[in-house]
Amino acid sequence: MGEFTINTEGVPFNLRYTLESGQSFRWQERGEWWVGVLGHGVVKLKQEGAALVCVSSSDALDSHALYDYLGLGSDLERILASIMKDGKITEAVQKFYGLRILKQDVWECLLSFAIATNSNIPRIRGMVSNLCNRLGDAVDFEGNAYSLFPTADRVAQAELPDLAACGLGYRAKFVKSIAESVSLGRVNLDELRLHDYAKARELLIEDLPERKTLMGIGPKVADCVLLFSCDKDSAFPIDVWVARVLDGNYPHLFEGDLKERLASAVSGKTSLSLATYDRLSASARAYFGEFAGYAQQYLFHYERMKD
DNA sequence: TCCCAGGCTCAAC
DNA sequence: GTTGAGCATGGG
Repeated sequence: MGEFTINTEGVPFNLRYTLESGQSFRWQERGEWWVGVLGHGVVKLKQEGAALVCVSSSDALDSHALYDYLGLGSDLERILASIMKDGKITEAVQKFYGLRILKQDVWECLLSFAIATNSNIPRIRGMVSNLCNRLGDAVDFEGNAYSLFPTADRVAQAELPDLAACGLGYRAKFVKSIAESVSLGRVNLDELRLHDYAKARELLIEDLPERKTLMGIGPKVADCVLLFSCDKDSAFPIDVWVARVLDGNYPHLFEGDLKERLASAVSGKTSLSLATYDRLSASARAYFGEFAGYAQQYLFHYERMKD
């Protein structure tokens, strides 16, 4: 509870780039502050030179929790040096230097990116906000009301029409199904980070004979969850924006038919099959290395912000 | 009005 | 295993 400061002297960090890069959908800019709901509390942040000024609503949301959430423990300088393999990525890194990969709550990340499919960031923010306001517990901060991200149990208990009323469209049934799976313990989200990338990914997109474990979770969403909430820094999610960057700047990374399949997907003639997605992602990971996820995030943000 | 969006599922080859 | 339609909706 209260105000404190995190010293980021000598540590590359840009709060705006980090919060605006489409990793998390709940931060809002209010004047000179960024306000967000984390866990069971609310926090507002302001970057002033080497000082990150924080005002928190709860004791649990302290400097250690924020330091961890913001990924400040990662050696970003070394990470960025390792991914700058060419002019394009170097340009993106220089332009958005200090953008960090957040370490988000797995459940919130999973459901948010399930909701994010075939949509756009402004609208995703709206859908997630509606879901929280409708189903999440209320919490007060500086006289204003905020909503916590709803638990899996709460979402699982919600009626389909209530979910649809959040503007989720056809995603409503996936949201309910995912919440039920998590609520029933068909998948243990907390243990994902303990597995390696391949194993954790397998658990997320597992398709058992009787039923798929998480309906609506495919390779792209799984990669986002692994990168943004399970410490898998090599995960390389490929959405339409990243596919565009790869096709426009990195066609040489892909052999023969793969290059053509990518171009075809970018032009909208076909879509990426599961196998093609995996081959593309594997090639990108091989090229950028163990921190390929950072490269992906810089390229994604660069592509979205250009012009 | 039309196109597009941090894709995925399902049926039909 | 691969492919193509269909999906709900709102922002631009």
